[in-house]
Amino acid sequence: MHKLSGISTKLQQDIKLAATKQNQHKRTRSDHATELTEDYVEAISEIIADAGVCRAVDLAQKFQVSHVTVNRTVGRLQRDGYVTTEPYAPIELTSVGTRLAKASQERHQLVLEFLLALGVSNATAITDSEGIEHHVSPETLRVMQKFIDSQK
Amino acid sequence: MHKLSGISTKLQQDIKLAATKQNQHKRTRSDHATELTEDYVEAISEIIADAGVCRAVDLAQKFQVSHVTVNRTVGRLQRDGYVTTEPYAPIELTSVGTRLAKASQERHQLVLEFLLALGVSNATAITDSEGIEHHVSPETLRVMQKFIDSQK
DNA sequence: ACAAAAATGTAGCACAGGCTAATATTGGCG
DNA sequence: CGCCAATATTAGCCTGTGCTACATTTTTGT
Repeated sequence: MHKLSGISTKLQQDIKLAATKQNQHKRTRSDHATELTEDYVEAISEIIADAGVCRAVDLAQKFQVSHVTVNRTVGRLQRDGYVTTEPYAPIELTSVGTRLAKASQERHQLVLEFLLALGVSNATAITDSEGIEHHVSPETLRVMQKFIDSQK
Repeated sequence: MHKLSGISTKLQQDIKLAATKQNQHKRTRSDHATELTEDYVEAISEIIADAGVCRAVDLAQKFQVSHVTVNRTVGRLQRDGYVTTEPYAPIELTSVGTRLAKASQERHQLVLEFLLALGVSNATAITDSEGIEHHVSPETLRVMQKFIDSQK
């Protein structure tokens, strides 16, 4: 290999193995849809908690996209069973959507707290946790939680 | 707010502010193209280092997509100035592509080492670093580096 | 109550990133 | 040399995620 200076031989074998199995990128790849779904249900849940109801404009503003884009995305969420909507009515979460939102929020907050505990600034921690949250496995989450606890 | 139990008032204000500025999701959103670009140049660089040349089939195998998809993606990379290709010839990186590949590899390795130093298992660290690497800001990278150093 | 403003919906466009099927090129080997 | 296997290209399809422009519906304020 190359450039893997500080890394053990065992790990290099693992990396080779992962590359051979080709199961790492597969996951990274097609999970963009899932990310968007999680972002949306998380946002919907927060907006409902804050404002009572969630309208498409709220999401459009939050994600900085047009309301048309929101509309179609929400349509997909409905198709996939995460939300319910009727024309000109607010968006509501299904029980499935609510569960997903809760899980996402908890994960998001854990990553945020972890970055803060690590010593990252507020602004950066907020930004980075947004991007990172979708890519952290349960195992890593547990390790992060342990780290947070150890810092208290 | 809600559910932000363990978090300071100041931070909650920052979160509100970030939400108001709406500058957090904007970034997360349209960076998928960048992610793919980084994954590709990184892979191309590695394959060239390992095998001497990089062919479309190698990338197809690595990313588990069809060679047709690789072809079109590489076309975009060429359009954007990261690689050069001629029909039926191997793929090569431009100087810009090489620089991006190097930077991505370094970041990737740093995140990987960080996760390992944190106590995550090899397999999980390999997988998670793939997903996380694209979402870590320079500040967080520096903090991660510091953590790695402190563990030695 | 009614006009203006806000919110939604619809039509139609673009591009990225995935695919299969069919075609073409290259390289190697008998 | 000629043919086969590997590789690359092309055509044509799909979905997701973005947009503008325009039409419609609801809400709101006087």
